[in-house]
Amino acid sequence: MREMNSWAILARLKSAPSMSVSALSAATGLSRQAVGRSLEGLASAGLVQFLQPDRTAARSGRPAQLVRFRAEAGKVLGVCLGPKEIRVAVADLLGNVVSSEVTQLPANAPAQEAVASLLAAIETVLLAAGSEQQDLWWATVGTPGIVDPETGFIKLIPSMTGLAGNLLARSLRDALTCPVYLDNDIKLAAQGAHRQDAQDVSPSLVFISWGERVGAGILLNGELYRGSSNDAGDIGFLDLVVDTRQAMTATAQTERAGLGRFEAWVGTAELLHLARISANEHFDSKLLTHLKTVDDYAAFDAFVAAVRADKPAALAALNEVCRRFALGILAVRAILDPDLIVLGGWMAKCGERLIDTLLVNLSNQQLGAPRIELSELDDDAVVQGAIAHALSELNRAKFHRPGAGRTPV
Amino acid sequence: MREMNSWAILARLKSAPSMSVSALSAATGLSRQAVGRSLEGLASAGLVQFLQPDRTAARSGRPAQLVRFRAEAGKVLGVCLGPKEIRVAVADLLGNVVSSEVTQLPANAPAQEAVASLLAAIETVLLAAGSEQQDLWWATVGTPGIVDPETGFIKLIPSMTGLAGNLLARSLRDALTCPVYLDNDIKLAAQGAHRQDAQDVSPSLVFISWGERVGAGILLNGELYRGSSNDAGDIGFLDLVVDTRQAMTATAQTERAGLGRFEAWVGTAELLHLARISANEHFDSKLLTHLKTVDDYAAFDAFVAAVRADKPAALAALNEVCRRFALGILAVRAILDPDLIVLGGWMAKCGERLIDTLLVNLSNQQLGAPRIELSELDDDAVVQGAIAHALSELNRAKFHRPGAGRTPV
DNA sequence: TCTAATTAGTTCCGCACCGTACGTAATTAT
DNA sequence: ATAATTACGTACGGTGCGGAACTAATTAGA
Repeated sequence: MREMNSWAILARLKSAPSMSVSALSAATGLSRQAVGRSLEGLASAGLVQFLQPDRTAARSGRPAQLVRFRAEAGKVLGVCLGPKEIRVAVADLLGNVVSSEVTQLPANAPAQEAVASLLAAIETVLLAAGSEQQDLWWATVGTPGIVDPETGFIKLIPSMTGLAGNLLARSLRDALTCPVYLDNDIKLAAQGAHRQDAQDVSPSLVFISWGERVGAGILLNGELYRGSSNDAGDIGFLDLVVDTRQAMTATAQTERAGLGRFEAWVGTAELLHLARISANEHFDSKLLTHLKTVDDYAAFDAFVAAVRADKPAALAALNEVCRRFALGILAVRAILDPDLIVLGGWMAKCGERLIDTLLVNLSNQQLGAPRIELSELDDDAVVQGAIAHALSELNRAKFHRPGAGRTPV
Repeated sequence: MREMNSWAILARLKSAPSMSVSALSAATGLSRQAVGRSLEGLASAGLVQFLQPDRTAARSGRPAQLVRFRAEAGKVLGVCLGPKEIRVAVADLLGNVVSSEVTQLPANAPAQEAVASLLAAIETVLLAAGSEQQDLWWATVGTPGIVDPETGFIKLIPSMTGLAGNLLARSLRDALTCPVYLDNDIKLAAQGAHRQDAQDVSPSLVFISWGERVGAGILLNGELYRGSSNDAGDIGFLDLVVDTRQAMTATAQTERAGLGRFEAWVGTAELLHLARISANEHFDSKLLTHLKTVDDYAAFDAFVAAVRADKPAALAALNEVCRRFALGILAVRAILDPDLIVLGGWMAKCGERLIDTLLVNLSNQQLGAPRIELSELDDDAVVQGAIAHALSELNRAKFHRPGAGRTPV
């Protein structure tokens, strides 16, 4: 009961650098004394701090005693562990990143090495943040693949097969004293996108990662929605009946990479394929050369550059892939009708042009087009999401006693 | 605070015909005294009733005083207002239907007449239930079309154009003293399906009505999900890239009826169309004659009969339409990953064969097929859903003080 | 038949907490 | 200086929970 009030007070306090007790009382609807009592408890727990009255306010009457949320009272760790790089960040209780690091991983690094790098990176970041390990209150790790969030067991992780199983969770739990939580990277990125968006304004949000693969994270009422087999948002496996000409391309891709049908049809691999054809047709030999680089990353960067330079060959390929992708967005729109769709992943590098092209291809649909935005977090989407998740879990753990579902009061 | 406890006690009490105070105390985790105090209040509000101890229990010790939820303390009204008929039911606070009625409507009856019939039906049903109008605590009405549930304003209702606007809500609110709530029929049916399914076992459920049109109601965590523009589940407007041959049929239908692309492609109109072709190809002239009836209802019934009689012509058409519909189900599966999909609408009359055929057509997909069941409620799905909705709204209204979002305790 | 055991209900009290009322402290305005 | 203003602090009554001890109603067994 006190807990609930404390929670409400903290929630209010977090959104301002400091507030007076009276202001809190007015904002929460509680009496001043109740607020005072709760604050006492919070202060002794180190979560809030009383400040000297602010003389500069220049209002008549006794100056208010200000109280501040001590964001520095604890730290959370956000991690994104991908096949190419490891991103680690330490944030305070308001989600402000205190220190962060990006570590490159050699191609096809063995799992043991990746884990070792991660642990080293965590140590470095903690040091840079001036924090000890026991200052960490929560750690959330995002990684591509299918993760059981209850246990941290990685069921399937094609891009880093060695990490399948318990290795990562066990290593982290051995190394850290705080709770360690593992989840799918896209699901976490969705929570990061929510945070980025003007707080609480979008009760339903779908984050779609559009790269070689396509996946979505779904947030409803600000809560991650997982689905019955922790599989919701797996739109890479949509099956849109493709017409015969396109079917061949797509089928070939599917066989090659084990992708879902939709992602094989709209993913960056298919896009590059289309772009090469288009470059050929447009006699854009310079672009074609770039696109034929062995390194897919480089080829894609060349494509993005061409789009930004308004090269017709690139724009044609972009339009075709957007025409297809629009059907996926439409499916999300028809089924979920979200307030906002946020696009992330490699394709987001194409910039606003991507949104525009998508909207054009959605405009002839019977349903109204949804709001679509680009992810602003870019590569940090997952780390930010991990931090957002960690904070919300902390909240739940500290104040919600999740066990019974019902509060005995 | 007492309210929360009372709510928990009632929730427990509803799931058993009667319970002892001690058993309730154990079940809720509250102390016996707290339970007793809450029960006192509930009893004086007429919501529970103390019973004579049950001697037959034959356990040693003092016999427990039993307490029972007084389901008869209030009534709710569930209504389904369709273009062909009006279904009305009065149920007690446990959702048991006390009396119900079905009134046929003449084809193209004017709105005024439909409303008058409805009011008359309500009077009849109340009389049959032995209830007065003031015994009604809540009325929920389902109707096809787009309804603003906040106000009860009907924005669009193609099958009964005269009902667009405030007429229905106003008439009912004039006639009844209890809160009157209007909503889309399919959204309500979804809530009915949830109730039918072993209580609380499916936190996420999608009810798909498959008839001439196709629409879905989405229940997540037992709550109806509406989407940002009250439009979630509008899967009739899915756009699956159809191959050229099929595209022609589908496009023709779309133009003709203003349907969404998906429903034009899988709806009963298209099904009958396919069935006629198939009957022709199979030289099934008897079926063909039946299918050519002017009355779509009769034609469809003939089709269902043919399916149940294993006629190859009918099965071929069914299979084709299931092949297409499976892609829609797949989209729902990929995006929402629901625990259960319940099929209702005309197509449900095809029986288990429908499910089987769908599952066959889903089996070659990369994602695991979801659980699919037929709606058992049949024509009563909407009325049952309306009752379910009314009860849950009552719960919320009595115990949850929805206003502030935050409880000041 | 009478007593012990068993299970429930009841009463009383302490505790935690909230909110109202009123008194005190620290400013600014005149 | 004094009034006005604003905020803090303390005291008190009320609500409501849970624990402890007591009373009530029944069965098992001597």
